[in-house]
Amino acid sequence: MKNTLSTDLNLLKSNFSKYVELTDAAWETISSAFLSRDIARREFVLKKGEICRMEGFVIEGCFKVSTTDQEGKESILYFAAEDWWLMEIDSFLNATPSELYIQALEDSRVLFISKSDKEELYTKAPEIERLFRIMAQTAVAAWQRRVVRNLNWSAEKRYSHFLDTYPNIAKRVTNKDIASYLGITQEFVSKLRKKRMKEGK
Amino acid sequence: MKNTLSTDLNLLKSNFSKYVELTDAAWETISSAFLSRDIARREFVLKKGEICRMEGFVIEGCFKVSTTDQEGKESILYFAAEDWWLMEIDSFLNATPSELYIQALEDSRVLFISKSDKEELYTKAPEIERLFRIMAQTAVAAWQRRVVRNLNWSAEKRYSHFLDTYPNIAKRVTNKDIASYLGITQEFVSKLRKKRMKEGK
DNA sequence: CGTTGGCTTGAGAGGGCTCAAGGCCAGTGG
DNA sequence: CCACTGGCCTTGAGCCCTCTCAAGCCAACG
Repeated sequence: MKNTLSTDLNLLKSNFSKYVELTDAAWETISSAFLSRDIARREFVLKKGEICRMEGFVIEGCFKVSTTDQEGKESILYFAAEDWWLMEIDSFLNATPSELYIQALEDSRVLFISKSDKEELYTKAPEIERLFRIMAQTAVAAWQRRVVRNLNWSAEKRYSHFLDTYPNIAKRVTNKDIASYLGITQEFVSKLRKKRMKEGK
Repeated sequence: MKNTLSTDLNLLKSNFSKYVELTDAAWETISSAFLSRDIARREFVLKKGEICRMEGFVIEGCFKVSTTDQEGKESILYFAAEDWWLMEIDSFLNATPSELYIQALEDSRVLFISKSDKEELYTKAPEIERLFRIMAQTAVAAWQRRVVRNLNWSAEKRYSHFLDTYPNIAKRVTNKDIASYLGITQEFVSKLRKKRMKEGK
């Protein structure tokens, strides 16, 4: 919780620059629409059933984006640490009740933009529309790859892939949450972990 | 293979209208960039490793969009019948080799747009950027729901959900392809089907 | 009419689950 | 500051869902 707003915005700017190049004018317009907010560990940014009216970009900390079924079993869609986006796209886009929970796993800081401000940005600067179009298309490709992994990879392979791909996340979240992300039980994660140890980490 | 180009375009127009309202001028610009093409059963529109330079909208027929792992095991990402889009978003967006195959399961007709024409549309009409932004965001939400189903639903539940949700597709494709879509074996689909019969359809 | 591919069925195996118990640590209230 | 509580992690036993392998049947096709 030590950085200034301007350093926070730099992180956001460099995230955008992965997708499009923004003019200074466009960046001014965009950046002024974001507000910084601190979120305490365990606090919910969004709960199932609520209408999502904000999108957030994580500056510091870590979140989980999850849902639950009728029996209360949790599935984690993704973890969002620094440089990730927090959004419930469906609820935000269509103003329908959210299917998802968004909860802080650590004390965190997030740059938020409201739905109305974002709509305004779309009309003010066509680059924004382009930016979010490309971000969404990139996300679709990523979700497709996730589906393929879940379709034909074993739990062990998914677990290894997770550790290899997100070592930085794996260190910070509980095994139980990793299990919910992978679609397996906490107990089985524990056994997979033990097996990895034996095989020389 | 009996409709005229203009009826084909009407189907495309009404697909777009699910996402945004287009002015007549924008629609003129867009529609003129699409070309109709017939595809024979079993023909590949795209193969793994190729660069994807076209996006297609299915007017008639049915396709599967799939990938294979090292051992040659196939995973089907989705089926695309009438009123669906055919795209390898990652390869199209970034001009990288495709991870996916796109193959016709029936004799089909598709409206194609080339990458360069689409890029041109983005600059010509801002509504197009908006249209594809919303389409992509809607797709992200749909892929997320798919992931949740694969994370904590049993094969039986996924199979029933598929039959209930896409009865029109289920009738037209092989059990083997349904299995690849659901991430289970062909043999097990056969057993699930038998079980459903016994339980009174 | 032989071949190929899809569908079915069965036997056996295994990956991953459920349930239950115990240890450990962090947070909380007295 | 300590006892208590609840949540997380581990481990084991037993089980079930789903897979693999193998065989046989049938329709489509060259």
